[in-house]
Amino acid sequence: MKYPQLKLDNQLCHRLYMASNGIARAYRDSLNQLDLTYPQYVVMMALWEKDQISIAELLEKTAIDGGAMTQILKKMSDKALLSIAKDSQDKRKRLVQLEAKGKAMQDQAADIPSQIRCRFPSINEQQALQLIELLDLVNSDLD
Amino acid sequence: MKYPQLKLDNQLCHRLYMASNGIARAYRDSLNQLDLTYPQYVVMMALWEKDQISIAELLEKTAIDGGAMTQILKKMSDKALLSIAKDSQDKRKRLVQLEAKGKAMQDQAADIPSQIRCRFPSINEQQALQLIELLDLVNSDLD
DNA sequence: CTAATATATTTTGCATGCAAAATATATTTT
DNA sequence: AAAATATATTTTGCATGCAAAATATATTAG
Repeated sequence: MKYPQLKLDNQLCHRLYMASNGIARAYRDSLNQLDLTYPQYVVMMALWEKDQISIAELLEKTAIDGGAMTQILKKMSDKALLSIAKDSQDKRKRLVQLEAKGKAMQDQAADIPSQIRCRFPSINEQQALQLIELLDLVNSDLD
Repeated sequence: MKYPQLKLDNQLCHRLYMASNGIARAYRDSLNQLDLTYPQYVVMMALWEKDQISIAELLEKTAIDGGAMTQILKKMSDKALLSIAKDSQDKRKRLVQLEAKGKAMQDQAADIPSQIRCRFPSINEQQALQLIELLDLVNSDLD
């Protein structure tokens, strides 16, 4: 190998790629039971924390792509999890709010974090917190 | 908030999601100059390390989806970066090998890692290594 | 040796992630 | 106030990631 810096094994980025895809895959079984995809689950978490927010605020909290968000919200609206209303103050904005079904789903979802946690026995609590700290540093350098 | 474990801010997974997408985005400018997407770059790195491997081996090293890999290799083949030949021993297998253009690209790519590194000033070398260690633990629990 | 099974790869259908263009509405400039 | 500019959201086109089905070839069982 001519350039060691090009070895796959030295790429932080590739580790992140595998971990991100792998964890999302680990959520699949649990989320299928709620008929949610991973990004849809993230939208639900954002709304459970703060309901009736604009799409822009939802985009900022979730870091989901704007183009994708339109489709995601449409599907979630079709499933009666939430509704989208025009903002009477500023007609450019649209407000997203949970519907009864979406609110009720929170109780079903409450068990998911611990279910996922069990699938990662190699990492302890301290290491998980450390990982979060380091990822926050990485993320602080992004846009 | 009814369930703290559902707060977005407590989700390791969401940190990974943002970091993985964000870093891939950080590669974009550099990779555009080589006319490569991120997964294509990963395939190139795998082949620079070891040429003439089967698609199965490439899938294992890169962790790229099998369905996507077929398309990715086709595009890279169209760009004359590599070629795909049938394995005479086992006709189910196909061997991927670098073409001249693909081999030559390695010199162009050698600068990319340091370019990317500059975009993450908040994290030092030790922290980067620690991050890799922790991600390896996470990845060890995946399939 | 033939049927059943296993392995390697491709195809298909759906859901994003992303950049860039298009829309609609607000705000600012002149 | 009309024009220029800025903000919020949607649309479009392309490239994956993923699960499941389809193909092709090998290997194994009977």
